[in-house]
This record gives sequence, C-alpha cells and structure tokens, in this order.
Amino acid sequence: MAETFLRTLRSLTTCYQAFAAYSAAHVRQLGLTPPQFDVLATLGNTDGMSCRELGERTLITKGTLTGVLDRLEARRLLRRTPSEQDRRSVFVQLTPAGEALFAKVFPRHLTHLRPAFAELNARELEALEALLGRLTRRFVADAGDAAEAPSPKGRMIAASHRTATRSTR
Amino acid sequence: MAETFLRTLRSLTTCYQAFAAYSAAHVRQLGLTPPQFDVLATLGNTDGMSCRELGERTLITKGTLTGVLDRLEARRLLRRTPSEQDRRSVFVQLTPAGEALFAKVFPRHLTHLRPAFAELNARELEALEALLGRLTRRFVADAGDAAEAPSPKGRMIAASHRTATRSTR
DNA sequence: GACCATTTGTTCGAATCAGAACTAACATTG
DNA sequence: CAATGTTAGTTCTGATTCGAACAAATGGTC
Repeated sequence: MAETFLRTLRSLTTCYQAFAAYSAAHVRQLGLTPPQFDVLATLGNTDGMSCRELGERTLITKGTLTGVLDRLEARRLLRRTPSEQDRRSVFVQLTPAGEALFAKVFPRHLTHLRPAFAELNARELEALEALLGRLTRRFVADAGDAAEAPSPKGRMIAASHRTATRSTR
Repeated sequence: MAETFLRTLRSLTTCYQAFAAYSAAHVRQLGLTPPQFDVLATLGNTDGMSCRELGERTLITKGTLTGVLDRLEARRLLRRTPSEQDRRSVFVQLTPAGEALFAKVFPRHLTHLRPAFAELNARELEALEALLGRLTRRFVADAGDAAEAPSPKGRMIAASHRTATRSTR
C-alpha cells in the first residue's frame, strides 16, 4: 500500500507551489497579480492577438480573462479593438505604457527566478524537463480519454493559472 | 538569451497544471472541490487536529481554510470543537459521515491517478522526486532570504492549493 | 502582576477560479 | 435563402485565493 508514486506526486505539488509562491510574491511587489503578469508577458513584444489565443497561451479561462483584461485596460496597459474580419473577435494589444511596463518588469522577474534554477546543471534541467514532459503527456492523454465522447466543450484548454513565464519567445 | 531554465520552468508549470486539471475533474465528479478533498484526505484516518496544523499540511491559507471548513461543516462532514488547553485553538475532526466519505472517495481517487504515473518506472520516479526536491528547497530557502528581516508574517507556510493527495499516511 | 510580542482563528476586500448560460457572429448544409 | 451548429466574448454564480486587519488568548519579561 506504500504507493511509491504518491511520494513523487507530493514532490511535484510541493515544488510547483513553492515556485508559485516564490514567483507570485515577487510579481505582487511589481504591482501586478500573477494572471495580470502572465497576460503582460504573453502580449509583450507582440503585435497583439485575439482573446482566444491569449487565453490558450496563458491557460486562463475565457470567463476569467474578461475580468483580467478589464482591469489591465482600466490601467491603460492594454487596448481592446473589435476585429475587422471576424466581428465576434476582439483584438488585444499592449499600449506603449504596457510595453514599457513589460520591458521593465519581465527581465526583473527572470532575474528573480534564475538563481533558484542554478541549483541544477544543464544536464539535470534537461532530465527534469524530459520526465515532466512524459508525465504531462499522460495526464493530457488520459484526460482526453475520459472526455472522449462527452465534452470537447467550450474550454480554452485545460488548466488554470500562472505560467508566470510565458513568452519564451 | 536562450535561458535554458525557462524551458524547464515551463514544463514544471505545464505538468502541474495538467495534473491539477486531471485530478480536479475527478474530484469534482466525486462532489467535492479540490481544497475540500485535500481537507478530507488530510483529516481521514486521524483523530483530528488544530486548524493550524491542518492549514500547514494542506497548504491552505488560514483565511481560506475558515471558509472551506465552514462548507464542510455545513455538510456535516466535519466537526469543530474549541480546544481545552488553548482556548484560541479549534480542534477539527471528521464526523462518521466524513470518515465514510473519505473511505469511499480516497481510494477511488488514487485509482484514478495511478495509471498516469505508470508512465515512469521506479527509478525514474525517484529521480524526478530528487530533482524536484532540490528545486523546492531552493525556492523555500530563497523565499526565506527575501523575507529575512521584514516578515515572518502570519502565513501558514508558503503556497496555496490542491495537494490532492495529502495523507500518504 | 502589568506590559509586549506572538499565536490562533475569523472576517473583510479585491482578484481569480471553473463552469454554465447567453448573445452575437460566423459557417455549413440543404 | 433558411435551418443548424459552432465559435468568441461577456456575464453570472459559488468557491477559492491572498493579504491585511482584527479580537482573543498565550507566553514571556521585567
């Protein structure tokens, strides 16, 4: 009944949460919430994109995204423009102020994160990435199985929040 | 500017979110929210514990915990008793109904998760665990540094939510 | 015993979460 | 062209998130 996989699962959870807490604390110091930072980071250095694409990239549910965009727009960090081709769609892009904030805040956040990952050397980073990748594929695949017949619903994708480092571009 | 660590970070985030989505979907089918399940799983097979300890184990902030316990108590799945020794403290334990639900739901959830981890063999599970552990320690340590002087605040620990599999006991 | 810092749990506000319902706009088909 | 189905965003509800402020109780320390 030992269930060795539980130990691994526990370490995955703990590690992610430790990271999320570490990252979120810094993001908040920068005057942004984690989802707001994700949006900024995804939109930074871009010509903009639709809400749909933005939601897919940030893993933010569309219902939530509306509110996040509302607040960023109120701070004049981004702009919403109705699309020409598809009148359902909304085009979202950073304002100059938004770009400026992105340029200021994003590198600073990377600098905050970098030291922690220095714990692992290049080989280890790759090994970790490979193992996590295999696990991920199983979760996604098995989730697909479960949904099989019922629901390719209106979801934007699967999960929830803080990528915190979107935009590896 | 490649920043190799970003790729690893991305895989950590993606993997956790894939797991969280996979796990949460099942937990909700069982009629519980992820935090509620965590509380149930932590309290199951236990004589009970204080809110403080429960918060530490589930990684649920104390402010949040109050609400979660409220809802579980309303469903008569747990009981809150003022402590004898320390009148600030509240003792929390499952009711028989709560224990019954735990007994029914917990193994079922493990069965749901197990196949995904079959992707990795024992050696790989251990390797993954080790790597994650080292990263975690860095996040926790560095967070401590940052707080150093300012704030050993009233936090319960660091992070946030869904352990989903607390109670390896 | 009076003062002070700490701990415990609750309460509050602002933001987020998922999911469902809804409107508007496409797209496909007959 | 009309009926049907799908997609894009917004809106709504209930639960959760964090952080901060708070009262009550505890634990020193002088």
